[in-house]
Amino acid sequence: MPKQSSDLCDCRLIHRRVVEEAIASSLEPNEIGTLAQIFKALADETRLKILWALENQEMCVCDLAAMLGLTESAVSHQLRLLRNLQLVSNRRDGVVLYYRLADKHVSQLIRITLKHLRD
Amino acid sequence: MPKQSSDLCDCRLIHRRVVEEAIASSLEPNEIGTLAQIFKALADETRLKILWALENQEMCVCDLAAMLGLTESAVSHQLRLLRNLQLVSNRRDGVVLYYRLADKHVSQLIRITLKHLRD
DNA sequence: TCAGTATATGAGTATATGTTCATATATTAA
DNA sequence: TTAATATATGAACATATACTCATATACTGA
Repeated sequence: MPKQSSDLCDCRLIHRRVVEEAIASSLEPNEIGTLAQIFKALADETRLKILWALENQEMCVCDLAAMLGLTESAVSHQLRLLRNLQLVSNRRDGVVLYYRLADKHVSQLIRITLKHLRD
Repeated sequence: MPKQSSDLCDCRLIHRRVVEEAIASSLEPNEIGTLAQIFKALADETRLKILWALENQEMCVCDLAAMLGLTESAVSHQLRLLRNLQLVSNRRDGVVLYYRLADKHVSQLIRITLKHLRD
């Protein structure tokens, strides 16, 4: 009978609760989910390209679509996702909506990760 | 007929190629994919908990499984993913494999994102 | 009001992914 | 060698998600 879901582990050197408390002390339970959501937003090539483009200048939906070679619908869906997580914001000028990065954290995250993979 | 996949856009203020070149100058084409892969590794609650736990101390597979309330198989699958991206590494002590963070970038990424969402 | 442009969104579909289950491998102790 | 423990891995399944299509909304100008 394979042991795959043990509650106790003979090899254990540290106590499970010690780690659980260490995590709990530095991280709220609901923050884990929010963290995952933000990283998930960055975990897609289309959205990364959008964010990296917006770091240079604000852009409208159809510009982004043309740049990415995607439909405006597809881009709009992704922008909604980024908007909901407050990673981008927009301003209206007539019929056109210009999108920009919401703050500097996003490009900071991308830069650090870039540094990591270039090492 | 709805215009959803235009190649040119009347509202465009900046040239598509300007942005393409700006992105290309700072980012290799294949780096986008690698970036997405790394963020994808962080885009899951289970993996985030593993990484956050390993920041405190090295842990073996069955400890991680017990802590997370998952099978050792599930944890092992996730550890392989993290290993392939060189986000974690391990050392063997007898039958036990102890995992640790590969470098400091990972916890740095989590900390910055945490700061972002706490603002 | 009405046509035209830009963007948003719901539904559907194909693909990706996290977990489980069964089984394989690796190390140790008898 | 054999049994036991710790970990790894392939296949299957259920769910998530990126895109497309059709349609809706918002703003502008005639």
